[in-house]
Amino acid sequence: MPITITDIARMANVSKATVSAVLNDRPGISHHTRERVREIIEKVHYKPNQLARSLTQRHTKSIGLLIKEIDNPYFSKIMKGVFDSCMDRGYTVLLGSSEQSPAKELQSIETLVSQRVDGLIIAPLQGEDVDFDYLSKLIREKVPLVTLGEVTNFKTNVVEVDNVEGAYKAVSYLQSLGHEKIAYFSGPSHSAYSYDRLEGYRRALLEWQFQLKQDYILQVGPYIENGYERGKAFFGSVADLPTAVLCYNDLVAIGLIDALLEMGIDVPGEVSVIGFDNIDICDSVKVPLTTVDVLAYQIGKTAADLLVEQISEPTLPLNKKVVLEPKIVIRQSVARNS
Amino acid sequence: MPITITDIARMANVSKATVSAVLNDRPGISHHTRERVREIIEKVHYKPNQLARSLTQRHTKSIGLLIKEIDNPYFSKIMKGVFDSCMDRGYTVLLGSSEQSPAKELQSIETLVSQRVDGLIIAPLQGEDVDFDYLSKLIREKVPLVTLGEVTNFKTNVVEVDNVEGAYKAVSYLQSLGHEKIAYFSGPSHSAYSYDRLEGYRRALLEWQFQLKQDYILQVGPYIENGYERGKAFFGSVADLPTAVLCYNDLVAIGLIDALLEMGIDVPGEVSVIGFDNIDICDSVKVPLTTVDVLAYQIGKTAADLLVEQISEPTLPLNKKVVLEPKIVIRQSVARNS
DNA sequence: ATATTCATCTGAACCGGTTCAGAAAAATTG
DNA sequence: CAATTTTTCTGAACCGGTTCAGATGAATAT
Repeated sequence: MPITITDIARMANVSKATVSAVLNDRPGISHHTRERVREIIEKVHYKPNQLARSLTQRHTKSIGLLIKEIDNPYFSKIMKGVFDSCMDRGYTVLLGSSEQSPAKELQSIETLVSQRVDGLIIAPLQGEDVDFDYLSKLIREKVPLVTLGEVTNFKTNVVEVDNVEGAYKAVSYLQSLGHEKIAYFSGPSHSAYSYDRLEGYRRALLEWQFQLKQDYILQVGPYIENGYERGKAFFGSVADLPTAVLCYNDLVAIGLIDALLEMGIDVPGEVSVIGFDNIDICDSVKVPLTTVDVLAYQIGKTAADLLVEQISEPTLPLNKKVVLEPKIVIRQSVARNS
Repeated sequence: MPITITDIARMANVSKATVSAVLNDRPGISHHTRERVREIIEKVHYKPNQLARSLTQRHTKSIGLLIKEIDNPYFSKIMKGVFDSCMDRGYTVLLGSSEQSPAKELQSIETLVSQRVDGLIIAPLQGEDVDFDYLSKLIREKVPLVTLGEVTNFKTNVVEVDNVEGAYKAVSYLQSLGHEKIAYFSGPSHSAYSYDRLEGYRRALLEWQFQLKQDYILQVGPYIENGYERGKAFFGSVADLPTAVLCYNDLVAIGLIDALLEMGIDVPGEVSVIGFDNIDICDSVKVPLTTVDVLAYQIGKTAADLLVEQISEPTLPLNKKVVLEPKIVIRQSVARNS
């Protein structure tokens, strides 16, 4: 049974209202009593109950962060960005993760809003089978929101990297090195990023008048083992081997490289591989990964900044969009096509 | 202004108490009214305010997780374990991270407890300069607690891997392959794990009657770049090169290997490297890392299990300890000493 | 028919804060 | 010195739930 404001009031011989006033630095309290109350608070280590406070003030000083995969370095960086920003501003972050399951996504959002977070940062699952009712409801209820990626037909604040530009740059880079047969290991079906990157890939190919082969586009999961397995299967079976492949993210690129090396295919000698994200490990992997840096930390940070801005200014229209410029980071997994 | 229980009561022509009873499946409500209230709740999508509920019930159905580094794959796995367990049990997790700073650790704990989490999972910073008053206070206030690693002089629930055993196994393994000159790249000063591992290292050396050289023990940070830099410095300067090094964790091992290779030192040909943690990337790194698996996911999961057990049974003594057995996983960064 | 039991429901207090109209006291003004 | 203004403080209502003693009325027992 911790100490309450009533206890403090009694000890100081004042009313709860007075204690509340000194607690919140409101004027209209004499210097004398203010100090006295402060001393008592100090002495007994009184900490106001945030719950009670939140109940009346209708905000909790907390936000919800809903990501897609906890153990993905990309999202770790996002989290770090969000966390740093929140820490500075005195916000707490409640964590949710859909782990690529629309059901879990829904459940997470419901528990987060039932916990009365002041706002939400969401990396939304996308695709045929996901129902965006939850988003309409959040918007209708004016929950401050920023999504990590645009959701078609919904107006939200969004911060993301320009994924089509990123893929476009990557493919252009490959083409500048003489590659014509370029495959795309796309991401999970729930990833909008993946579609955007596909679009950039397509645009670049078209622009250079190269062929867009449907069997060069395959869908894989977001983890190392997915890249590895599909890599084995694909390179073990296609008739016409590509000379380069763009991967949905660094993890699948890493898995793919593992598979390739294991099959005796040289990287980048025989096939070049380019990833997406620029996670920390890129330098240390079997063949250091050329990739497109997606500025994850910065995304997290700006998302949080934007969100608290929206929270403190709820009248703001819910449609600010910041898109960051991806940058290619050249390491050693891409070589000139000979 | 969302719908409240009072609104529902009015709509259903019953009292708040009745609505509350059906909300919580308490008996003493006729089938008829129960259904009617349910329908209304359903129709208007009423969701009770968790804050208000928490205020009276004195619990929030949320726990705080305080880790040391957000973007460290080891802690990602811990988080995943904690998260999975919490999700199953309807708990929300509030995230905190000390990022190796005692000040941040303190701040995080204070905001977490002010948010009235029902319990705390803490990966505590240790060392000379950290003040454990916060721990005494938590214990005194009977906050359900599990620490990831024992804190000397404090009684808490703890779940951890047997770190001395892990290091002992690792060093024994090296010795069984003929290594005598074994260095230890220890972790940050705030890590108790690091001391335990040092202890295991020491024990193994002593047992085999080998020399314990003080300049073979160096302190480095927990990240790749730390292993890389100290690796360069160390192997560029020591007179008597070790033939093997045990690293505080996989990240520094990876950094060290990078440094070694860059200096033209073959791994494992000239020096063997063994890590700690068994993070996902171990297989894909330049030379696949032999390491000791520390069961991070399982640690997170059991910690959360233990915590909710403690929460629902607060009379339980705060001293359950579960220690997991680490396992060496052999890959290619260790070879026989020739 | 009356007394007793039981199922169902409600009013009011409570959780620990915030808020605000207005009371009381002190200071200023005329 | 009375009137007015200003400063400081307080009581009570409120936030949105939960809890529980007791009211109400129907069912059962005597």
